Amino acid sequence: MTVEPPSPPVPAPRKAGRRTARLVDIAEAVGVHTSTVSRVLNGDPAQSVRPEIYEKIWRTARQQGYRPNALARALKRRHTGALAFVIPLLRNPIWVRLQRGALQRASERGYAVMIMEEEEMAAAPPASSYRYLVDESRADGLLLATSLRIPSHAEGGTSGLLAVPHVYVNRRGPERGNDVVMDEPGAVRLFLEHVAALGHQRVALIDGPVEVDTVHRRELAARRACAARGLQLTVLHEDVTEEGGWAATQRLLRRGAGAGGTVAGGAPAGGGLPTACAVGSLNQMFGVMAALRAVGRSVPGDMSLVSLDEDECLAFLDVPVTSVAMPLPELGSAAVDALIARIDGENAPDVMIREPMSLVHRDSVAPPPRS
Amino acid sequence: MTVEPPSPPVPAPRKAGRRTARLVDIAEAVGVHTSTVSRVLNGDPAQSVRPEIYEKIWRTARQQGYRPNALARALKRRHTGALAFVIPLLRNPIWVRLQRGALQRASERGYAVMIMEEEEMAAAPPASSYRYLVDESRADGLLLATSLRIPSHAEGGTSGLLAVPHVYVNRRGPERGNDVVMDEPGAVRLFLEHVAALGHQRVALIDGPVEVDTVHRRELAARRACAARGLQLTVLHEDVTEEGGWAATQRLLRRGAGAGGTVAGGAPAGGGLPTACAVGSLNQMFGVMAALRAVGRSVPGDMSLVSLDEDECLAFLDVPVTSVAMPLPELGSAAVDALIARIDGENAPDVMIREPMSLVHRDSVAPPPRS
DNA sequence: CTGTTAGCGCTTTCAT
DNA sequence: ATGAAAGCGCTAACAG
Repeated sequence: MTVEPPSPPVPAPRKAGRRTARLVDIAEAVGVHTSTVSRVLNGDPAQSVRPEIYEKIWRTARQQGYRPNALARALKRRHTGALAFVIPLLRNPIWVRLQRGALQRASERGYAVMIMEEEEMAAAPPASSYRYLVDESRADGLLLATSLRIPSHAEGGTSGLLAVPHVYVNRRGPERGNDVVMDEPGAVRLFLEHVAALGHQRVALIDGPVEVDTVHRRELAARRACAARGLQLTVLHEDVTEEGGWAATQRLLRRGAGAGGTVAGGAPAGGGLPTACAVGSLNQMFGVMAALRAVGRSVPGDMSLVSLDEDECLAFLDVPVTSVAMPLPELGSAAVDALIARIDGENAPDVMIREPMSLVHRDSVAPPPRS
Repeated sequence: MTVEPPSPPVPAPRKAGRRTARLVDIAEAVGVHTSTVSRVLNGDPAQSVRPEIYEKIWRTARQQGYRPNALARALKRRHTGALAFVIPLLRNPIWVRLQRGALQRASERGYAVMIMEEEEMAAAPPASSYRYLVDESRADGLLLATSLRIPSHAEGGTSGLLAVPHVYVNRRGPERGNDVVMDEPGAVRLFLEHVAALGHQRVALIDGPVEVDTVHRRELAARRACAARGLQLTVLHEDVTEEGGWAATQRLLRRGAGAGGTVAGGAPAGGGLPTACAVGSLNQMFGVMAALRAVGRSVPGDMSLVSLDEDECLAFLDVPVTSVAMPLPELGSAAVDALIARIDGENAPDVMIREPMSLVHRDSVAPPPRS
């Protein structure tokens, strides 16, 4: 869907819609004015109606199968009852959980959700790419679950125009104040504390490209926490795919073999390979495990592994993988609430979802090998 | 979202919408009537306009950032430009691919897609549960990608009312004529031919519950093809989860151990365990592999395995798994086309997507063990 | 208690 | 070549 200024010649409709009972139909049937019917059916608390009329209206409405025309109503009320949800359609199951949380909450709050797939390589921040949906009254607000960070200045010029209700989900947007994210630092710490307690000294983080906001935040958190604990950290960025995980692992191993790559954080490159590694996504995890297997490194014997995506399938792999379970449905649900608040003109803050988050212990973590 | 006859007291909107340039605004600015502006902007082929006016209209429209109000337009045209897509939000990545194909095509054809999650245990066929979306003018038609089969008589009574444009995606609906499905028999045959050529005589199919339409069709196809080829077939139905795959495998092994379960197809229960198995979903596949591993059966040494869901991660498992890649994006895209045809009142037939379908050869299939 | 009156913003004959 | 007028179906003051 392009964002051409005015509307390009639309593909023209073909067939007239079928007729559903209208307000006036039931008004006629009952013998009252449409406004009366409207009031009754909407449960207008202000006025009261003669019980017999009230009864009769409901009865015929029901029997005629009356359904209010959402279009007409929305046009009048200036409120569509729909939210647009912009998502990157990745294979990664986290989006499904997020989506479910959001859908569920939206429907509880009386909103429908329309889904848009993220545009390939948007130069502009999503809020400005999709605001047309609100401008055209297709939706009341935007749920932006795209993943790439965007230089904050990019939005600067248009920010005045950006009075469109929107919320960035699982990422921070270019402006503060409209973000709903999870506690990525907390997740990283869960991993770090777990392996540090077991005696690991050198750890790694394999994750997606830095342009992805969650990745960025996890890396920062890892840097900080490792510095504080005196752990040596290596960070590898690759695509969020199996191949990416494979490639990252190869780089990691090669580096450990003495090639002396850059050790992130500027820590002295001594001491050999990391003995524990967190992996940012399920897809990458498959690649990581395959790469380790290929060179005969055992998990968790030689390398402890923790997935930062939880998924049931992890329990069934050849080595069941420990993971951090993130509050994804809660994130989706909170995002919807945050957006609705903004639509209602409330002045709401950024939100960070911390609970429930937990380490799912399986078999991929053990003390470091004694060297 | 419930399907209460008329509308329950809606949570009332709060804030007036912000103002976007309207048709009349630009009409005033240019000094012409709104109808003229409308004609120009919609590229009305009938009338022609003075070039200078034409120019000026477009210019001010652009500069005022005019966006037609979709609500008003839809109300007038009796055509919303939206499709409702009802899906079961499963972890299974096939839905993501299907969704992508559908979204993509819909946007090409000028439609937006609103997503609804499938209701838990719908007693009624989805077409009747969701027709309110069309009745309320929220959408022009229904894409029903729910998975459960429904006794065809269930729709009988209401079928007259069911003049709502709809299409069942990846399943057959209760009435014929509105289905868009893939060639499940073809997929099953791909598996069967492959393993039969390698010399396997006893095969199994582990899949979801029979209530799932694709499962039902695969089972039928498998029965037929095995009978024709003289193969012995065992069919196991379990949940579409890792646990389900695990449970099915255990049942399979136990049976082979002499417990003498029912061999599907009524074939004589001779000859021991199957040596090749197709698994209906990725999630189950994880469970199947874990269960085989747990009892020390090797893949493909003791058992050849084929996944009927293709996913990149299969290439990275401890034993890379051969699979059948189904035309999922094509299915989504075809479904959208089929639905739009029905919205346009065209008289379109059921469609079956056959291409592209292929066997992705990896390492989980080998000749049967010599016994 | 209920009917009247105005539209929401746009499209579309029908005149001119 | 353009304007006038009439709504789409519903809601929301404001009368009575």
